Amino acid sequence: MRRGLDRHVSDRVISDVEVLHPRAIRRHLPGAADFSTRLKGLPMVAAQRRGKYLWVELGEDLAMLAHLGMSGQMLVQPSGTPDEKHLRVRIRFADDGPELRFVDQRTFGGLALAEVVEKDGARLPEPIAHIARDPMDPDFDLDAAVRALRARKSEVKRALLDQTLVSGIGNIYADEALWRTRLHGTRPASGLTKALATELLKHATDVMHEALDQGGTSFDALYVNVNGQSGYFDRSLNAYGQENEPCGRCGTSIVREAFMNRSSFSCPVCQPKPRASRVSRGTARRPA
DNA sequence: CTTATGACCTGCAAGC
DNA sequence: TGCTTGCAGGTCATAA
Repeated sequence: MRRGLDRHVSDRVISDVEVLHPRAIRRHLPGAADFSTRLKGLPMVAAQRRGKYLWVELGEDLAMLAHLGMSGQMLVQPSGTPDEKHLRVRIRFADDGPELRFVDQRTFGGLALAEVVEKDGARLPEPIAHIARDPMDPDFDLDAAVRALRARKSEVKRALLDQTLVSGIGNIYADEALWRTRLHGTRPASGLTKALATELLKHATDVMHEALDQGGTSFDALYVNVNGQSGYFDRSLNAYGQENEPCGRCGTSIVREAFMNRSSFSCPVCQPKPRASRVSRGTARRPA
């Protein structure tokens, strides 16, 4: 999506901004009128990304920050195209070319104007200065990420999903990386060896690269690029969403477990639960 | 400081 | 058919 934005909106001057749903700019505290007024007349310079956040540089240390949440889309549409049902923000350009539309069914995503600040040698919108580099970042420090992960006193899947340790990993890629590493998500992060934690992050990186090569992971029409096309990575999933499907390694049925009000998918044989196995080995007794 | 929990939304599929 | 329930890819404020 960043690439698509860069290609379609860079060097174009904003002429008009329409906020059709206030919740879409809730993170922009000065409100919709301020958001629209300040954007007007500014050039979109380049599209940037860190983790799941996307932003467009507007020059002068200002950026339009975006997060797609769970259902957000950025679409480039010829003006006159009928409004999408969940169109939240429309940005028109002075060249009268295609407009940029933020469409978001569930409104978990949103846009905001933000100051660009310097943080650890990177230029970032201030509201996301706490977000860690993602594995695609040229300056990503694998050893530092491994240290951060292993310093966590929580289950490893929680740690993987913590965007302040490593960014870009969500529920799908976490489950896939854990499957590849043969780890159950409830293993304590601090209990992983350095080698295992490194392997886990390498698998996460591989998964993301493979997904990107295929245009992203899409289950339905909600997940599309700026041209409205969806990716095909969902056809390559080994764990996520594969409940009752055979594990690609051992054939055992993949199981689904509740996790933080959502789901985790894993192979019960390849990815044994830590406590259960320890308890049964150490303390299980059979009557004589 | 770290870690865990619920809230924020809409739409869809499954079950009754 | 129509209602209810559960679930969905994420983040953040708040509480412990």
